[in-house]
Amino acid sequence: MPDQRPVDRPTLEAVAARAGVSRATASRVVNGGDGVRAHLVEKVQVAIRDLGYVPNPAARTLVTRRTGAVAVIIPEPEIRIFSDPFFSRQVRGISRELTANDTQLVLLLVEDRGDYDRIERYLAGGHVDGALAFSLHTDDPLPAIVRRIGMPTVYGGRPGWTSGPGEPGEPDGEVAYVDADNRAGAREAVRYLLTRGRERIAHIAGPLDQTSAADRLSGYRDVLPQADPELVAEGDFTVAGGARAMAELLDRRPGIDAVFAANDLMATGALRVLRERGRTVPDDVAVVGFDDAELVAETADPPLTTVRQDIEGMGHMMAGLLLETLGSGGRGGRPAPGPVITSTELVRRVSA
Amino acid sequence: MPDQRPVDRPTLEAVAARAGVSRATASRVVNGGDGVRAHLVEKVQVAIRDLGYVPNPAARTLVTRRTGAVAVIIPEPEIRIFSDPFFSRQVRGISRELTANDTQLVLLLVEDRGDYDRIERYLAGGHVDGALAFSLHTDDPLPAIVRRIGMPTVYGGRPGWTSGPGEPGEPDGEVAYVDADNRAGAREAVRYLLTRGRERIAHIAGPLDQTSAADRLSGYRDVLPQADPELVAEGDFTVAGGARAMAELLDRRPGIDAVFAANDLMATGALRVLRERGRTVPDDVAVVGFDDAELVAETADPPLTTVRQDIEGMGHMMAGLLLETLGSGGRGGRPAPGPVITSTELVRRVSA
DNA sequence: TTGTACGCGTTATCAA
DNA sequence: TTGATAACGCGTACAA
Repeated sequence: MPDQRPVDRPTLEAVAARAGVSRATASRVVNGGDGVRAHLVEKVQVAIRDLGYVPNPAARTLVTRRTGAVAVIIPEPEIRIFSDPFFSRQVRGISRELTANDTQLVLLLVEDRGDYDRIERYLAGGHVDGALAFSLHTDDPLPAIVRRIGMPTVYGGRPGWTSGPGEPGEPDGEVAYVDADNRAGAREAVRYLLTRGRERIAHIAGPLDQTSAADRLSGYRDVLPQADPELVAEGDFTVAGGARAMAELLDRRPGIDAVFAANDLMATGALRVLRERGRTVPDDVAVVGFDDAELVAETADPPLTTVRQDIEGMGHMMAGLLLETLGSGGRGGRPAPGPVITSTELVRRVSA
Repeated sequence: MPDQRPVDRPTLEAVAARAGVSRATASRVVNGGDGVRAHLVEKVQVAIRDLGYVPNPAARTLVTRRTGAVAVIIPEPEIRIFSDPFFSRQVRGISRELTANDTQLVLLLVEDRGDYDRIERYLAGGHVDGALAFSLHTDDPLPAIVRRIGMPTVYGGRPGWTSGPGEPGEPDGEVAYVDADNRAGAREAVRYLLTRGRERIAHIAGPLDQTSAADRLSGYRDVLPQADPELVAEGDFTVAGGARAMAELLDRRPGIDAVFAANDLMATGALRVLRERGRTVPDDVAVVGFDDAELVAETADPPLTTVRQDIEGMGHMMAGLLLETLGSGGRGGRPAPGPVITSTELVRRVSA
């Protein structure tokens, strides 16, 4: 039985033959056509169209040592708890930027720590030129991996081992990450509540082993350094966690007249508990969230006043940063650009 | 200046040399080690570990003509409107199955129709072995593309050009897709409302150019063939659309005592309008949704009775189906397995 | 400006 | 069972 291959694709060789040039010239045309006479460029291009030629990426990668692909690493547990819209939107921003630069997005979801072996093999295998990684906890094994194999990486959200901007400690000049200015955003939220005449302002924090949660708490404390510690409860970024924290706070300090929640989901949980306990919002208690999450902040009852961060924009910048690093010549290229901090914006709705 | 390459990775050649065998033998060991004497296998494996050898995927792809990667194609507009959790969860299911089979997931987000040129070039370029595609509208250009270039593809959701199961028309034996049994799920929802004594049951449909919406409407009509046409309003799968549709329905037929919405988001919108108009749920009007969407159905007020579909499972099956097709020998392999329809389940909560 | 020829790292064929 | 060796498709010194 003859080898029944599926419609053998035309090679560069075939293009060259049809155009009556050498393969080298054909290759030059495919890659921009610099230094090739115009009429030859023309000829080759015609041949390419006629044959429907598309370069073989494997062959190209083999010689250039570049894959034109980037890994996006997302820890599974997060995508569930943190709730999806956040990642979806950030990935959207990443995708746009990568597409614009003809780079592919390889999605790596990490289920549990055992998966990191697989991730390491994959990254070490040279399938991708760089990586984008998300929301690392302090003890995440990924940073060690990418450092060991020298994979250019940009983080989404400040990694736990770095010191926050404005915090004392070693500066994080060398690690590339993109994050919203969580601390300043939190300050703005709390200050806003003060200007509205609120006097007993509580905070529902996120899980404090995530820097976003820690930084928002820091912002709260920046404005209210003397605040009663009992006015802070730790949640887990979920609706249920927010409800639990709100209940705790009301039990401890019934006189609360405002709550700043570290994200919109928890704010929603707080709203429910407040309603159940007969408090009106915003009259009795004002509520401010964080994120301006799609389908959550606007449709909450009442609609949430919240701190918006430009999630898509952050994704965009992450990809941009990585491509920049890669562009300058791969692995050992220039040192990664430092962190990028994007600003936040208070969105006033009804809840505060 | 000498070529300052970044820590040249060990090649198979190096492994062979270190183990004192030929490259061919080393290769055999890397790929399972069949037909190699045990003590040589051992030697090679040691060499692999010592050197930290990882196969070069580009070189491998070049000769095997297999990439070990699969494209997941998601239309951008959908991911926004249909709301994220749906895709996130399905992608999670896909990812699990692919990972288990050592296959990579390349994410292709489609912004607008102009992007299909890029998609076609990408698929034709041989970057991936197969594709998974979502929620096609009737006029989507993707099917023509994948057919033209012979890319094995499995669809998520029944494609528009096929006839639904149970519908008359050409059977869709040849096209591979995975879908929930939308029609049967809708029937169950409506029948349930009947058993609860409801007599004027309205339906808020999704955009009818999507088969999921059309099939759910069909299910509604299966049970209520004589229903007043004014009891059906078309929404767009968003909260706002559901609210609009609910308002319309109440204007047209104030006596409605139940609503079956084609998804949970629209059901949420309906709940809001019902509350605004002084109707209690479920006493005055019972409401049933569809999807059992995370963070939506359970946290709705009141919690939604809804039709659950196993979204992750569907993703899992999509990937499984595709891998099966690929496994049997690539492009021209065996004809794609027919559609897979997963069952749904009514989840009773408070709203009906 | 164009062409020749070599190398990228693997797998697969064929002898031994 | 093992080992040479020929592809795989492309980029790029180097020579012309």
